[in-house]
Amino acid sequence: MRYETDDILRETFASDLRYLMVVSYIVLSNNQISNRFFEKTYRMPVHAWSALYAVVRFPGLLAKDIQLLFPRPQNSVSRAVSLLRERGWITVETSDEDTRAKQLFPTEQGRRVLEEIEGRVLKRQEEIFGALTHQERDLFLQLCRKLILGGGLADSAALSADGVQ
Amino acid sequence: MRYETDDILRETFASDLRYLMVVSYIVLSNNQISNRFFEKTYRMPVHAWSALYAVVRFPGLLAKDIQLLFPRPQNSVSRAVSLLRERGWITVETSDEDTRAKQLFPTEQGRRVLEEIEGRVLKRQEEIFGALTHQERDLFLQLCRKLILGGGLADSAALSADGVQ
DNA sequence: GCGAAATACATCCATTTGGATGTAACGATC
DNA sequence: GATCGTTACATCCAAATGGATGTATTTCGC
Repeated sequence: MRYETDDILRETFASDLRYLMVVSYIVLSNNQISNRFFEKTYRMPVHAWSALYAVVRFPGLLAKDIQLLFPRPQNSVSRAVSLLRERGWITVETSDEDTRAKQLFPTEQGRRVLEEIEGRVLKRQEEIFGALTHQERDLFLQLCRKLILGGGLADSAALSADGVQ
Repeated sequence: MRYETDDILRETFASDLRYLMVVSYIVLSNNQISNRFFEKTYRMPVHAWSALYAVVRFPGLLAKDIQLLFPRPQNSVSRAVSLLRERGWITVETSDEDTRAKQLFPTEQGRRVLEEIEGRVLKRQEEIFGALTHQERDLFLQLCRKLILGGGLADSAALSADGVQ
């Protein structure tokens, strides 16, 4: 073997792009697990569970609110909502303040399904973050919040089409 | 408006699943940006750039090594390698130790393209992590490394098909 | 209060995705 | 050294994806 696994990872996580690389690694690793789990066990994409989570947690919210919490293409959210409705996990009600908007509410069945999934995801969170002490977890959370509040996430001058062709 | 944007985010990032939720938010936000950038500017998926990065950084590595660094389905890596070869950015050479394996080497053009992209991604990293002090960044890095070394990422008892329905 | 721009969501369709399978080579066991 | 399991990679194909567009409604400017 030309390269040792550990060398590849160690060197990459020490490179100039180390901050992005560690995050990438964590997320890709976890995605492999969670995508397969949701597809196999519930026959739905991960983003359907995200949407259900949002609806149960914020009953009456709109599809665009889901998109805010889970930044994904608009049609992806729209499809997830359709799937949840077809499964009977949410109900859809035209808002009386704005007839374009559709308020989303969980059904009893939807709440039960979410509770079951959420329990597992909570355990999954524990599997991952069990590597940190509680103090470290809180620190991690604070740093992530700071990244989010920093405002550099949503737009980018560096990754704009200008200047490259 | 029934829910305020800030309320939705604040409450979610204070919920039981806050650790996963902040990471999810960061990654989904960034994906929107970077997916579009690579698709529009280079007509290739993000994972093709990942693969090129790996080949330039570790010349002679195998497709399975790319998969180790960027955990993705095997056929996805295979396709990314094909694309890079078609573009003339890498060359493929059958390993003499194992004729199944194919060693990947960057071409000069491949190195140039990577350099250009890497510069932009480095700026992107700065946009995101500029919200943190250098000390905080290092702290963040240490915590992420700990999550990776913790070993909870690659496998999951919580998200296994057993024990549902 | 009228027209133009913006917003909320659905749908279309070309492209991408990834699980499953195929092919060839390697390695271990007896 | 034949057999069986494993590994490295490619390919198939049904399903998911997301940019673009459509439709209806609201909001803004004047």
